[in-house]
Parts: sequence; C-alpha cells; structure tokens
Amino acid sequence: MLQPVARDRVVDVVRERLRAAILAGELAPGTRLSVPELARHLQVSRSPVREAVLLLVGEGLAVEHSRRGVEVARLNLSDLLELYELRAALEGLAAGLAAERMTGTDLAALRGVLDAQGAEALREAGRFRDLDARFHQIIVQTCGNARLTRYAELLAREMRLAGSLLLNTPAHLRLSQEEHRTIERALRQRDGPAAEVAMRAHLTRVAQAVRTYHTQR
Amino acid sequence: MLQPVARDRVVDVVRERLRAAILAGELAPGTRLSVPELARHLQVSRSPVREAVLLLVGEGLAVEHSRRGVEVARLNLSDLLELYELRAALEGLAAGLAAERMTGTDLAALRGVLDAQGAEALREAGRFRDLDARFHQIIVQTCGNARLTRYAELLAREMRLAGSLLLNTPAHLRLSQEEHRTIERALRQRDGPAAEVAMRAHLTRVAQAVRTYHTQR
DNA sequence: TTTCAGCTTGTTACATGTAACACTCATCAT
DNA sequence: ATGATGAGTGTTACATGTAACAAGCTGAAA
Repeated sequence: MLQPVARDRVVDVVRERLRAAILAGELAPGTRLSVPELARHLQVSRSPVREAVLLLVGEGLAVEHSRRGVEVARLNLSDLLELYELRAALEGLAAGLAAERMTGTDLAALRGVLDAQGAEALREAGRFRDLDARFHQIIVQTCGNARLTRYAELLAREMRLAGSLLLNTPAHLRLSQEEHRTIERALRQRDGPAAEVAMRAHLTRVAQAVRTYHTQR
Repeated sequence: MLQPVARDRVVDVVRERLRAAILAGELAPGTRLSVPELARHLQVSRSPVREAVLLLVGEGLAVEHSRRGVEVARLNLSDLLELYELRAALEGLAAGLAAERMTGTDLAALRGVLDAQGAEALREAGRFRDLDARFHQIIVQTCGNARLTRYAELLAREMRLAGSLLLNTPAHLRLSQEEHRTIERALRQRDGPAAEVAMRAHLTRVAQAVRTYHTQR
C-alpha cells in the first residue's frame, strides 16, 4: 500500500523555513514579519507567506498587532516562568502516561540521548540543548495523548524564544542531565507516578533556578 | 485616554460567526467547510473566509486534509477522554493558582454561577451546561497564567464538539454541581492544593463516567 | 523649539483571477 | 458484474490587484 504522495505545499515549506529561522535566531524576537518582503525573499507570492505567518502566530512564535503587522514574539521573564509552569503540568502528565506505554525502542532512544549528552560532555551548549529538547520530545511523543503531545511541543518550542534568559552554564546543564537520568530510570521501571513526579520536579526546579538567577542579578 | 478604535476586521467577524455556528451545532461535525460556498453565504470574498477557516483549524474545531479541504472536527470517545485528561491537568493547575489570586469579585461571580445553577435546577440541560462552562472559565481566567487560560479555553470549547458523547442526565449534572461546590469552597478558603485536587478529581471522575457509560453500552 | 498638516512609502486586508487538483458519475471494455 | 477511462464540477492553492491604513518625514506656522 503506497502512501499518498502529498507534495509539500508552498505554505508548508514557507512555514518550516520561517520557523527554523526564528528558532535559529536569524529572525530575532521583535523583528517585523513583513509579508511582501518575505515573499520577495522567498520568491513566492504573498498568499502562502501570509498564511504561514498567521500559522506562526497560532503557534505562539509571533504576535499579531491588528492592522499593524506581525512580529516575532518577545519573551520576558514572566513569560518564561509561565511556560515552565505549564510544561511542568503537561510533561508531568506525559511522563506518567509514557511510563506505561514506552516500547523498548523508545527507551533505547532515550538512553541514546543521555549517552550522547555524556559523550558530548558540556562542550557545546547548543548541541546539548538540542539533546535536551529531544529527550523531552521522545517522552511527550510516546504518551499516547495526541493533543498533549502537540501542546507540549508548542510550549517547548516557544520557550526557545527566551534566548538569553535560559540558563546555559555547565552547572545547570549537568544538574538537568542528572534529573533526566532520574526520569529515565522511572520510565524504564515503568513507574508512572515516579516519572510524573520526577518530571514535574525537574521543570519546576529549572523554573526556580531561572527565577532566582534573573531576579537577584 | 481613548482606546484605539480598532474596527473589527472581516476575518474576525467571520471567525466568530463560524465558531458560533459550529458550537451551536449548525455546522455539524464532519461538515465540509467550503471556502467559496461560505464566502457566498456570508457575502464576503474568499480571502477572509479562508483565513478564518484556518484559524478554526488552529483552534482544533476543524481539521484540514491537505488539498482536500477542511471539515468540522469529529470527536470520538478516545478524543473526548484525551480532552478530559488534559483538562484535568491544566485546570487542576489553574485552580491551584486561582486560589491565591481570586478577588472578591471573582468569588462572587463563581457563587453567582452556582446559585444560578441551583435556581435553574435541572430544567434545561443546555443552560445548565453554559453555567458549567462559565464556572470553569472563571477559574482559568483568574489563574494568572495567560497561556494556561488560553489553552484551557481551547480545550473546553473543543470538547463541546463531542455532542452526544457528553453526559447530560440529571444525575450526572447534579454530581458535577456538587463537585463544583467543593471546588468553590476550597477557592474561597484560599486552599490552593485542595482546589487543585478537587478540580482534578472532578474532571477525572467525569472522564471515568463517560468511559464506563459508553463502553458498557 | 514645538506642532501639525501634508506628502511619501510600505503594509495590511480584502478582492479576484486561475492552474492544478480531487471527487463524481457516466461510459465502455473486459 | 467489474474495473478502467474520461468528462464535468467544484475546490484548493497560489498569484496578483488595490483601497484603506499606519508610520515616518518634511516644512511651514505658531
């Protein structure tokens, strides 16, 4: 049985490109997303660009000012704390559910991420963050609740807009990795409640670290 | 200081109209949302209709089939259970936060809803459901986490698409009302943890009721 | 200097044109 | 009957036209 081909639509390509550009920081928070300009750059007409931009607004990566255009979302400290608060609830739930549903493949993938992080040591913060994101993604993708997966991924992505508000010091990364190991252990033992608690504790602890770091300074 | 006027854009009007029509059941789940047809009916051009339809997809009220149009979302039992599971986590968090932030006005509004439900008795299920929705809405709107508010409202709305899967018998409504009272009490006493637990228990209990009702039958 | 009308520029929001596509149904060969 | 084929219809996806609008600038009046 062949899959229907479904060639990518222009709007999908544009959406991916814009998303990638935003998350890579090429389109920094606050940058105006001018539809005609983007259309010129991407060599397509304005229609699919307009749609793609509106989709980004729906994803929380951009904000719309009625009749005055769209700009890349700017996150302040309280936005970031909001996001952690939400992620703690959602991913806690996801981890609890995932504990019961994870396949051997999933567990191996999780293990792979942790090992890669170990090997990577703390050489490059960017790569480390990617693995961190992958760790969380695997869990929310195996939780079995499609909407939960979707929202958790949206929140995790949106969070990347916080840029310099995120903590990248070796000490913080190491601690996170430690907590990830605890979560992975609970998942491996199929202990749902423990996984849930560990995940929630992890994210609330990070939130707390962010808060104290940025308010005492 | 005057507010900027910000006349409604056509796309906003259309979005509201379509949303209302879907939630009222005038556009039943599964109905195709043909952009040209809707544009003709609403006497506007296709552009704002197309945008509005895509926004509804983003809200979860409609689903898109690439190159084959959009239709009003159809929810089955497992979708509904997913939604309850998510709402339990999100609104549990919201209730816990709201306990600390509710103003006297908010508490009075909550009380008002409960009283109105009492007066309404169980005469009309539709009206009763509206008050039920309002109860939950007040709480998520006072939680202080804007994103949490937004997602919780989206989920509550989406749930209304489940139509006949929802339980409307007097016994169920009465039990829900009872649980609402418990939640309200915890909020009034500013007991965050109790409010959180009560809210989560309420929604998981309803989910359980829905599950058993529709699987044993 | 301050302020404000008027011009300029670029955009948004909406309208409309159209090629490619997806469905239906009838027709025809097997 | 069954399945392939092609016409016909309506749609999506993309392109483009344009009025109303927002923001910035300039220069004249206060």
